[in-house]
Amino acid sequence: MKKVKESATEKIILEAARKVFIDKGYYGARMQEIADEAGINKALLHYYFRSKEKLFETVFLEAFVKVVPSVLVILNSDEPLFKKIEHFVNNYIDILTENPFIPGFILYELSQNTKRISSLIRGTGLNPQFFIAQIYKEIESGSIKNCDPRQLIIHMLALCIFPFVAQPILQAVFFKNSVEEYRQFLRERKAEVSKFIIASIRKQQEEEITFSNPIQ
Amino acid sequence: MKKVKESATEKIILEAARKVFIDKGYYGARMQEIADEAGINKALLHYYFRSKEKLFETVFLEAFVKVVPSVLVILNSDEPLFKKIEHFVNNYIDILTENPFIPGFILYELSQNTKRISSLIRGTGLNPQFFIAQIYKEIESGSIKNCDPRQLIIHMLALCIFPFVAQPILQAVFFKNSVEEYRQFLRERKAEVSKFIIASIRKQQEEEITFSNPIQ
DNA sequence: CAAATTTTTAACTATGTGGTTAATGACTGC
DNA sequence: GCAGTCATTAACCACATAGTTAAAAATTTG
Repeated sequence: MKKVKESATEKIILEAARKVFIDKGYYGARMQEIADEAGINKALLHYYFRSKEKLFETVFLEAFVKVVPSVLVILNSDEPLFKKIEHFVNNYIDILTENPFIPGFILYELSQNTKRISSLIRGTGLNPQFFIAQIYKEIESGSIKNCDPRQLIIHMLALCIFPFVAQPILQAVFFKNSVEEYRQFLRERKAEVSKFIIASIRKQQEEEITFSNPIQ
Repeated sequence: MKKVKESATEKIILEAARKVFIDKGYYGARMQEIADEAGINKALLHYYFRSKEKLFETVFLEAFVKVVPSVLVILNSDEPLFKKIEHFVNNYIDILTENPFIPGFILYELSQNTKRISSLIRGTGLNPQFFIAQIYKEIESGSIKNCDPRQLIIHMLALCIFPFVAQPILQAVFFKNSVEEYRQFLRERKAEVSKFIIASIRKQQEEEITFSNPIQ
Protein backbone atom coordinates (compact mmCIF):
# COMPACT_ATOMS: atom_id res chain seq x y z
CA MET A 1 0.00 0.00 0.00
CA LYS A 2 1.09 3.56 -0.66
CA LYS A 3 1.74 5.80 2.29
CA VAL A 4 0.23 9.27 2.45
CA LYS A 5 3.58 10.90 3.09
CA GLU A 6 5.76 10.65 0.02
CA SER A 7 8.98 8.71 0.41
CA ALA A 8 12.43 9.94 -0.54
CA THR A 9 12.39 7.70 -3.60
CA GLU A 10 9.14 9.21 -4.70
CA LYS A 11 10.67 12.67 -4.55
CA ILE A 12 13.72 11.53 -6.50
CA ILE A 13 11.47 10.06 -9.16
CA LEU A 14 9.39 13.20 -9.44
CA GLU A 15 12.49 15.34 -9.75
CA ALA A 16 13.90 13.15 -12.50
CA ALA A 17 10.56 12.91 -14.25
CA ARG A 18 10.14 16.67 -14.19
CA LYS A 19 13.52 17.11 -15.79
CA VAL A 20 12.93 14.59 -18.55
CA PHE A 21 9.32 15.54 -19.27
CA ILE A 22 10.19 19.22 -19.48
CA ASP A 23 13.12 18.46 -21.70
CA LYS A 24 11.48 15.97 -24.02
CA GLY A 25 7.75 16.38 -23.62
CA TYR A 26 5.35 13.55 -22.89
CA TYR A 27 5.95 11.54 -26.06
CA GLY A 28 9.66 12.22 -26.21
CA ALA A 29 10.23 11.16 -22.61
CA ARG A 30 11.25 7.56 -21.94
CA MET A 31 10.48 5.76 -18.72
CA GLN A 32 13.95 4.22 -18.87
CA GLU A 33 15.54 7.64 -19.14
CA ILE A 34 13.60 8.85 -16.12
CA ALA A 35 14.71 5.79 -14.18
CA ASP A 36 18.33 6.34 -15.19
CA GLU A 37 18.11 10.01 -14.28
CA ALA A 38 16.77 9.00 -10.88
CA GLY A 39 19.34 6.22 -10.54
CA ILE A 40 16.76 3.54 -9.82
CA ASN A 41 15.09 0.59 -11.45
CA LYS A 42 12.42 1.30 -14.01
CA ALA A 43 9.91 -0.92 -12.23
CA LEU A 44 9.94 1.51 -9.35
CA LEU A 45 8.34 4.15 -11.52
CA HIS A 46 5.37 1.87 -11.97
CA TYR A 47 5.47 0.80 -8.36
CA TYR A 48 5.00 4.40 -7.24
CA PHE A 49 3.05 5.93 -10.10
CA ARG A 50 1.45 2.98 -11.93
CA SER A 51 1.82 4.40 -15.46
CA LYS A 52 3.64 6.95 -17.55
CA GLU A 53 0.46 8.93 -17.86
CA LYS A 54 -0.15 9.06 -14.10
CA LEU A 55 3.44 10.10 -13.50
CA PHE A 56 3.15 12.81 -16.10
CA GLU A 57 -0.10 14.04 -14.62
CA THR A 58 1.58 14.48 -11.25
CA VAL A 59 4.55 16.31 -12.71
CA PHE A 60 2.36 18.57 -14.79
CA LEU A 61 0.13 19.54 -11.92
CA GLU A 62 3.09 20.37 -9.72
CA ALA A 63 4.51 22.63 -12.44
CA PHE A 64 1.20 24.31 -13.02
CA VAL A 65 0.64 25.02 -9.36
CA LYS A 66 4.14 26.40 -9.04
CA VAL A 67 3.69 29.00 -11.74
CA VAL A 68 0.06 29.99 -11.96
CA PRO A 69 -1.57 30.57 -8.59
CA SER A 70 1.31 32.42 -6.93
CA VAL A 71 0.95 35.12 -9.47
CA LEU A 72 -2.79 35.14 -9.27
CA VAL A 73 -2.62 36.27 -5.69
CA ILE A 74 -1.01 39.49 -6.81
CA LEU A 75 -3.67 40.24 -9.39
CA ASN A 76 -6.35 39.83 -6.75
CA SER A 77 -4.65 41.95 -4.13
CA ASP A 78 -5.92 45.49 -3.47
CA GLU A 79 -2.79 47.38 -4.43
CA PRO A 80 -3.23 50.41 -6.71
CA LEU A 81 -3.00 49.50 -10.40
CA PHE A 82 0.44 50.78 -11.35
CA LYS A 83 2.06 49.31 -8.25
CA LYS A 84 0.26 46.06 -8.91
CA ILE A 85 1.50 45.88 -12.48
CA GLU A 86 5.07 46.39 -11.33
CA HIS A 87 4.61 43.86 -8.59
CA PHE A 88 3.09 41.34 -10.98
CA VAL A 89 5.71 41.71 -13.68
CA ASN A 90 8.58 41.53 -11.21
CA ASN A 91 7.28 38.47 -9.47
CA TYR A 92 6.27 36.66 -12.62
CA ILE A 93 9.57 37.14 -14.38
CA ASP A 94 11.35 36.06 -11.20
CA ILE A 95 9.33 32.88 -10.90
CA LEU A 96 9.79 32.09 -14.56
CA THR A 97 13.51 32.71 -14.35
CA GLU A 98 13.64 30.00 -11.71
CA ASN A 99 11.43 27.70 -13.79
CA PRO A 100 12.17 28.79 -17.35
CA PHE A 101 10.88 25.68 -19.08
CA ILE A 102 7.56 25.47 -17.33
CA PRO A 103 5.59 27.95 -19.46
CA GLY A 104 6.43 26.15 -22.69
CA PHE A 105 5.68 22.87 -21.02
CA ILE A 106 2.28 24.03 -19.81
CA LEU A 107 1.28 25.72 -23.04
CA TYR A 108 2.24 22.72 -25.14
CA GLU A 109 0.56 20.10 -23.02
CA LEU A 110 -2.48 22.29 -22.71
CA SER A 111 -2.75 22.68 -26.46
CA GLN A 112 -2.59 18.89 -26.76
CA ASN A 113 -5.17 18.21 -24.14
CA THR A 114 -7.70 20.99 -24.13
CA LYS A 115 -10.02 18.95 -21.96
CA ARG A 116 -7.73 19.32 -19.00
CA ILE A 117 -7.90 23.09 -19.12
CA SER A 118 -11.32 23.52 -17.65
CA SER A 119 -10.65 21.25 -14.70
CA LEU A 120 -7.35 23.03 -14.06
CA ILE A 121 -9.01 26.40 -14.12
CA ARG A 122 -11.64 25.25 -11.72
CA GLY A 123 -9.08 23.66 -9.41
CA THR A 124 -6.80 26.68 -9.15
CA GLY A 125 -9.48 29.34 -9.04
CA LEU A 126 -8.28 31.18 -12.10
CA ASN A 127 -10.61 34.12 -12.36
CA PRO A 128 -9.63 37.55 -13.60
CA GLN A 129 -12.89 39.28 -12.71
CA PHE A 130 -11.50 41.21 -9.78
CA PHE A 131 -8.58 42.56 -11.75
CA ILE A 132 -10.81 43.38 -14.71
CA ALA A 133 -13.09 45.37 -12.42
CA GLN A 134 -10.11 47.29 -11.08
CA ILE A 135 -9.04 48.23 -14.59
CA TYR A 136 -12.53 49.50 -15.36
CA LYS A 137 -12.46 51.63 -12.25
CA GLU A 138 -9.15 53.18 -13.28
CA ILE A 139 -10.52 53.92 -16.73
CA GLU A 140 -13.57 55.62 -15.27
CA SER A 141 -11.54 57.60 -12.79
CA GLY A 142 -9.46 58.85 -15.72
CA SER A 143 -6.06 57.62 -14.59
CA ILE A 144 -5.58 55.29 -17.55
CA LYS A 145 -6.74 55.35 -21.14
CA ASN A 146 -9.78 53.47 -22.28
CA CYS A 147 -9.14 49.89 -23.35
CA ASP A 148 -10.44 46.36 -23.22
CA PRO A 149 -9.10 45.01 -19.91
CA ARG A 150 -8.66 41.59 -21.45
CA GLN A 151 -6.34 43.06 -24.04
CA LEU A 152 -4.32 44.71 -21.31
CA ILE A 153 -4.07 41.54 -19.25
CA ILE A 154 -2.96 39.57 -22.29
CA HIS A 155 -0.39 42.25 -23.07
CA MET A 156 0.98 41.75 -19.58
CA LEU A 157 1.05 37.98 -19.83
CA ALA A 158 2.59 38.06 -23.29
CA LEU A 159 5.39 40.43 -22.31
CA CYS A 160 6.28 38.29 -19.30
CA ILE A 161 5.88 34.77 -20.66
CA PHE A 162 6.95 35.00 -24.28
CA PRO A 163 10.68 35.52 -23.65
CA PHE A 164 10.72 32.16 -21.87
CA VAL A 165 8.66 30.26 -24.39
CA ALA A 166 10.78 31.58 -27.24
CA GLN A 167 14.09 31.51 -25.43
CA PRO A 168 15.99 29.27 -27.87
CA ILE A 169 15.29 31.33 -30.95
CA LEU A 170 15.56 34.71 -29.25
CA GLN A 171 18.83 33.73 -27.66
CA ALA A 172 20.19 32.66 -31.02
CA VAL A 173 19.01 35.70 -32.98
CA PHE A 174 19.69 38.48 -30.49
CA PHE A 175 22.29 37.17 -28.06
CA LYS A 176 24.79 35.07 -30.02
CA ASN A 177 23.46 32.07 -28.15
CA SER A 178 24.97 33.29 -24.90
CA VAL A 179 23.00 32.07 -21.90
CA GLU A 180 24.62 34.68 -19.68
CA GLU A 181 23.68 37.54 -21.99
CA TYR A 182 20.15 36.25 -22.09
CA ARG A 183 19.94 36.07 -18.31
CA GLN A 184 21.16 39.65 -18.11
CA PHE A 185 18.55 40.62 -20.66
CA LEU A 186 15.82 39.05 -18.55
CA ARG A 187 16.98 40.89 -15.44
CA GLU A 188 16.77 44.20 -17.27
CA ARG A 189 13.46 43.18 -18.75
CA LYS A 190 11.69 43.24 -15.40
CA ALA A 191 11.99 47.02 -15.13
CA GLU A 192 11.60 47.47 -18.87
CA VAL A 193 8.23 45.71 -19.10
CA SER A 194 6.46 47.53 -16.26
CA LYS A 195 7.66 50.86 -17.61
CA PHE A 196 6.57 49.89 -21.08
CA ILE A 197 3.08 48.97 -19.95
CA ILE A 198 2.52 51.89 -17.63
CA ALA A 199 3.86 54.43 -20.11
CA SER A 200 1.36 53.12 -22.61
CA ILE A 201 -1.78 53.12 -20.52
CA ARG A 202 -1.22 56.18 -18.35
CA LYS A 203 -3.45 58.98 -19.44
CA GLN A 204 -1.92 62.36 -20.29
CA GLN A 205 -3.84 65.25 -18.80
CA GLU A 206 -4.02 67.35 -21.97
CA GLU A 207 -5.51 64.87 -24.41
CA GLU A 208 -8.05 62.10 -24.17
CA ILE A 209 -6.96 59.39 -26.54
CA THR A 210 -9.62 56.73 -26.86
CA PHE A 211 -8.77 53.21 -27.77
CA SER A 212 -11.13 51.51 -30.16
CA ASN A 213 -13.97 49.34 -28.99
CA PRO A 214 -13.76 49.01 -25.23
CA ILE A 215 -16.05 46.07 -24.61
CA GLN A 216 -19.50 45.22 -25.79
CA MET B 1 15.07 8.58 -59.24
CA LYS B 2 13.24 11.52 -57.77
CA LYS B 3 12.00 14.17 -60.13
CA VAL B 4 12.68 17.83 -59.48
CA LYS B 5 9.03 18.77 -59.73
CA GLU B 6 7.10 17.33 -56.82
CA SER B 7 4.42 14.82 -57.67
CA ALA B 8 0.82 14.95 -56.50
CA THR B 9 1.52 12.17 -54.04
CA GLU B 10 4.36 14.14 -52.58
CA LYS B 11 2.05 17.06 -51.96
CA ILE B 12 -0.55 14.83 -50.36
CA ILE B 13 2.08 13.37 -48.09
CA LEU B 14 3.37 16.79 -47.07
CA GLU B 15 -0.13 18.00 -46.33
CA ALA B 16 -0.84 14.98 -44.15
CA ALA B 17 2.55 15.17 -42.47
CA ARG B 18 2.07 18.82 -41.69
CA LYS B 19 -1.23 18.11 -40.06
CA VAL B 20 0.05 15.24 -37.93
CA PHE B 21 3.37 16.83 -36.96
CA ILE B 22 1.71 20.07 -35.94
CA ASP B 23 -0.87 18.17 -33.97
CA LYS B 24 1.40 15.70 -32.23
CA GLY B 25 4.93 17.05 -32.53
CA TYR B 26 7.88 15.10 -33.85
CA TYR B 27 7.94 12.38 -31.22
CA GLY B 28 4.19 12.09 -30.96
CA ALA B 29 3.69 11.74 -34.70
CA ARG B 30 3.48 8.24 -36.20
CA MET B 31 4.47 7.44 -39.74
CA GLN B 32 1.47 5.12 -39.98
CA GLU B 33 -0.86 7.93 -38.94
CA ILE B 34 0.61 10.19 -41.58
CA ALA B 35 0.15 7.47 -44.19
CA ASP B 36 -3.45 6.92 -43.11
CA GLU B 37 -4.13 10.64 -43.16
CA ALA B 38 -2.75 10.76 -46.70
CA GLY B 39 -4.60 7.60 -47.67
CA ILE B 40 -1.51 5.83 -48.96
CA ASN B 41 0.85 3.05 -48.03
CA LYS B 42 3.40 3.79 -45.36
CA ALA B 43 6.28 2.69 -47.56
CA LEU B 44 5.57 5.63 -49.83
CA LEU B 45 6.60 8.00 -47.09
CA HIS B 46 10.04 6.45 -47.15
CA TYR B 47 10.03 6.23 -50.91
CA TYR B 48 9.58 9.98 -51.20
CA PHE B 49 11.25 11.26 -48.04
CA ARG B 50 13.56 8.46 -46.91
CA SER B 51 13.04 8.90 -43.17
CA LYS B 52 10.78 10.42 -40.56
CA GLU B 53 13.44 12.97 -39.76
CA LYS B 54 13.81 14.10 -43.39
CA LEU B 55 10.05 14.36 -43.76
CA PHE B 56 9.85 16.38 -40.59
CA GLU B 57 12.59 18.73 -41.72
CA THR B 58 10.70 19.45 -44.90
CA VAL B 59 7.48 20.13 -43.04
CA PHE B 60 9.18 22.25 -40.42
CA LEU B 61 11.03 24.41 -42.91
CA GLU B 62 7.89 24.97 -44.93
CA ALA B 63 6.07 26.10 -41.81
CA PHE B 64 8.95 28.27 -40.71
CA VAL B 65 9.26 29.97 -44.05
CA LYS B 66 5.56 30.62 -44.13
CA VAL B 67 5.59 32.56 -40.88
CA VAL B 68 9.00 34.12 -40.40
CA PRO B 69 10.64 35.65 -43.47
CA SER B 70 7.56 37.32 -44.92
CA VAL B 71 7.38 39.43 -41.86
CA LEU B 72 11.08 40.12 -41.84
CA VAL B 73 10.73 41.95 -45.11
CA ILE B 74 8.60 44.53 -43.37
CA LEU B 75 11.14 45.09 -40.63
CA ASN B 76 13.81 45.67 -43.25
CA SER B 77 11.77 48.07 -45.37
CA ASP B 78 12.44 51.81 -45.18
CA GLU B 79 9.08 52.93 -43.88
CA PRO B 80 9.08 55.38 -40.96
CA LEU B 81 9.08 53.64 -37.60
CA PHE B 82 5.50 54.12 -36.44
CA LYS B 83 4.04 53.17 -39.82
CA LYS B 84 6.34 50.19 -39.89
CA ILE B 85 5.20 48.99 -36.48
CA GLU B 86 1.57 49.21 -37.54
CA HIS B 87 2.36 47.47 -40.79
CA PHE B 88 4.29 44.74 -39.00
CA VAL B 89 1.68 44.07 -36.35
CA ASN B 90 -1.16 44.01 -38.85
CA ASN B 91 0.58 41.67 -41.22
CA TYR B 92 1.90 39.37 -38.57
CA ILE B 93 -1.41 38.90 -36.79
CA ASP B 94 -3.02 38.28 -40.17
CA ILE B 95 -0.50 35.64 -41.13
CA LEU B 96 -0.77 33.97 -37.75
CA THR B 97 -4.55 34.01 -37.92
CA GLU B 98 -4.25 31.98 -41.11
CA ASN B 99 -1.65 29.67 -39.55
CA PRO B 100 -2.55 29.70 -35.88
CA PHE B 101 -0.75 26.52 -34.90
CA ILE B 102 2.58 27.21 -36.53
CA PRO B 103 4.08 29.39 -33.80
CA GLY B 104 3.44 26.78 -31.14
CA PHE B 105 4.79 24.11 -33.44
CA ILE B 106 8.01 25.99 -34.12
CA LEU B 107 8.60 27.00 -30.53
CA TYR B 108 7.88 23.53 -29.22
CA GLU B 109 10.15 21.73 -31.62
CA LEU B 110 12.82 24.33 -31.05
CA SER B 111 12.69 23.81 -27.31
CA GLN B 112 12.82 20.03 -27.71
CA ASN B 113 15.71 19.84 -30.06
CA THR B 114 17.43 23.20 -30.15
CA LYS B 115 20.63 21.96 -31.78
CA ARG B 116 19.18 20.19 -34.76
CA ILE B 117 16.51 22.75 -35.49
CA SER B 118 18.69 25.84 -35.19
CA SER B 119 20.94 24.51 -37.93
CA LEU B 120 17.83 24.23 -40.07
CA ILE B 121 16.93 27.83 -39.37
CA ARG B 122 20.37 29.21 -39.97
CA GLY B 123 19.83 28.98 -43.70
CA THR B 124 16.87 31.36 -43.64
CA GLY B 125 18.85 34.55 -42.95
CA LEU B 126 17.33 36.00 -39.80
CA ASN B 127 18.99 39.33 -39.07
CA PRO B 128 17.45 42.24 -37.18
CA GLN B 129 20.40 44.65 -37.55
CA PHE B 130 18.70 47.01 -39.97
CA PHE B 131 15.66 47.43 -37.77
CA ILE B 132 17.81 47.85 -34.68
CA ALA B 133 19.71 50.63 -36.42
CA GLN B 134 16.46 52.35 -37.33
CA ILE B 135 15.33 52.31 -33.71
CA TYR B 136 18.60 53.87 -32.62
CA LYS B 137 18.14 56.64 -35.14
CA GLU B 138 14.67 57.39 -33.86
CA ILE B 139 15.97 57.51 -30.31
CA GLU B 140 18.70 59.94 -31.30
CA SER B 141 16.35 62.11 -33.28
CA GLY B 142 14.16 62.34 -30.18
CA SER B 143 10.96 60.90 -31.62
CA ILE B 144 10.89 57.92 -29.28
CA LYS B 145 12.08 57.31 -25.76
CA ASN B 146 15.40 55.70 -25.05
CA CYS B 147 15.32 51.92 -24.84
CA ASP B 148 17.15 48.75 -25.75
CA PRO B 149 15.98 48.01 -29.31
CA ARG B 150 16.06 44.30 -28.61
CA GLN B 151 13.59 44.77 -25.77
CA LEU B 152 11.30 46.68 -28.07
CA ILE B 153 11.47 44.05 -30.81
CA ILE B 154 10.74 41.31 -28.32
CA HIS B 155 7.81 43.34 -26.98
CA MET B 156 6.45 43.44 -30.52
CA LEU B 157 6.95 39.74 -31.13
CA ALA B 158 5.50 38.81 -27.76
CA LEU B 159 2.35 40.89 -28.23
CA CYS B 160 1.73 39.37 -31.67
CA ILE B 161 2.69 35.74 -31.13
CA PHE B 162 1.64 34.99 -27.58
CA PRO B 163 -2.13 35.05 -28.17
CA PHE B 164 -1.68 32.20 -30.63
CA VAL B 165 0.67 30.13 -28.55
CA ALA B 166 -1.60 30.45 -25.53
CA GLN B 167 -4.88 30.33 -27.39
CA PRO B 168 -6.43 27.34 -25.57
CA ILE B 169 -5.98 28.71 -22.10
CA LEU B 170 -6.77 32.32 -22.97
CA GLN B 171 -9.87 31.26 -24.81
CA ALA B 172 -11.02 29.29 -21.80
CA VAL B 173 -10.25 31.94 -19.20
CA PHE B 174 -11.38 35.07 -21.02
CA PHE B 175 -13.79 33.98 -23.73
CA LYS B 176 -15.94 31.17 -22.33
CA ASN B 177 -14.22 28.89 -24.82
CA SER B 178 -15.92 30.57 -27.73
CA VAL B 179 -13.82 30.33 -30.90
CA GLU B 180 -15.81 33.11 -32.49
CA GLU B 181 -15.29 35.49 -29.59
CA TYR B 182 -11.60 34.74 -29.70
CA ARG B 183 -11.42 35.46 -33.43
CA GLN B 184 -13.16 38.75 -32.84
CA PHE B 185 -10.71 39.51 -30.07
CA LEU B 186 -7.78 38.88 -32.43
CA ARG B 187 -9.26 41.18 -35.05
CA GLU B 188 -9.52 43.97 -32.50
CA ARG B 189 -6.09 43.15 -31.23
CA LYS B 190 -4.40 44.23 -34.44
CA ALA B 191 -5.28 47.89 -33.86
CA GLU B 192 -4.89 47.53 -30.12
CA VAL B 193 -1.31 46.28 -30.21
CA SER B 194 0.14 48.94 -32.51
CA LYS B 195 -1.53 51.66 -30.47
CA PHE B 196 -0.25 50.09 -27.28
CA ILE B 197 3.32 49.99 -28.53
CA ILE B 198 3.40 53.42 -30.11
CA ALA B 199 1.74 55.09 -27.13
CA SER B 200 4.42 53.63 -24.96
CA ILE B 201 7.52 54.56 -26.95
CA ARG B 202 6.45 57.95 -28.37
CA LYS B 203 8.26 60.73 -26.63
CA GLN B 204 6.23 63.51 -25.05
CA GLN B 205 7.64 66.95 -25.81
CA GLU B 206 7.52 68.28 -22.26
CA GLU B 207 9.43 65.56 -20.43
CA GLU B 208 12.35 63.35 -21.26
CA ILE B 209 11.75 60.06 -19.59
CA THR B 210 14.79 57.83 -19.89
CA PHE B 211 14.52 54.08 -19.83
CA SER B 212 17.17 52.27 -17.88
CA ASN B 213 20.27 50.85 -19.49
CA PRO B 214 20.07 51.38 -23.23
CA ILE B 215 22.78 49.07 -24.50
CA GLN B 216 26.35 48.58 -23.55
C1' DC C 1 2.23 -3.11 -78.02
C1' DA C 2 6.12 -4.53 -75.42
C1' DA C 3 10.11 -3.37 -72.80
C1' DA C 4 11.75 -0.43 -69.34
C1' DT C 5 10.96 2.51 -65.66
C1' DT C 6 8.46 4.51 -61.97
C1' DT C 7 4.94 4.21 -58.38
C1' DT C 8 2.50 1.59 -55.01
C1' DT C 9 1.55 -2.20 -52.04
C1' DA C 10 1.52 -6.08 -48.46
C1' DA C 11 4.31 -8.53 -45.67
C1' DC C 12 8.17 -8.50 -42.98
C1' DT C 13 12.15 -7.21 -39.67
C1' DA C 14 14.65 -5.26 -35.97
C1' DT C 15 14.35 -2.55 -32.34
C1' DG C 16 12.56 0.27 -28.66
C1' DT C 17 8.90 0.92 -25.42
C1' DG C 18 5.57 0.73 -21.46
C1' DG C 19 4.44 -2.39 -18.41
C1' DT C 20 4.68 -7.04 -15.55
C1' DT C 21 6.46 -10.55 -12.56
C1' DA C 22 8.72 -13.24 -9.43
C1' DA C 23 12.46 -13.29 -6.64
C1' DT C 24 15.57 -10.73 -3.42
C1' DG C 25 16.85 -7.25 -0.08
C1' DA C 26 15.66 -4.12 3.54
C1' DC C 27 12.86 -2.65 7.40
C1' DT C 28 9.53 -2.89 11.35
C1' DG C 29 7.15 -4.42 15.23
C1' DC C 30 6.93 -7.88 18.52
C1' DG D 1 15.91 -12.46 15.91
C1' DC D 2 12.18 -13.57 13.26
C1' DA D 3 7.67 -13.14 10.78
C1' DG D 4 5.61 -10.13 7.89
C1' DT D 5 5.48 -6.17 5.17
C1' DC D 6 7.53 -2.81 2.12
C1' DA D 7 11.11 -1.48 -1.33
C1' DT D 8 13.94 -2.73 -5.11
C1' DT D 9 15.74 -5.40 -8.80
C1' DA D 10 16.69 -8.24 -13.16
C1' DA D 11 14.57 -10.60 -16.50
C1' DC D 12 10.89 -10.79 -19.21
C1' DC D 13 6.58 -9.83 -22.35
C1' DA D 14 3.51 -7.98 -25.63
C1' DC D 15 3.17 -4.66 -28.67
C1' DA D 16 4.02 -0.54 -31.44
C1' DT D 17 7.09 1.65 -34.44
C1' DA D 18 10.52 3.21 -38.14
C1' DG D 19 12.27 1.30 -41.76
C1' DT D 20 13.03 -2.65 -45.62
C1' DT D 21 12.01 -5.67 -49.36
C1' DA D 22 10.32 -7.94 -53.13
C1' DA D 23 6.67 -8.22 -55.99
C1' DA D 24 2.66 -6.11 -58.37
C1' DA D 25 0.53 -2.25 -60.69
C1' DA D 26 0.76 1.75 -63.33
C1' DT D 27 3.09 4.69 -66.41
C1' DT D 28 6.37 5.98 -69.86
C1' DT D 29 9.01 5.25 -73.94
C1' DG D 30 10.77 3.31 -78.19
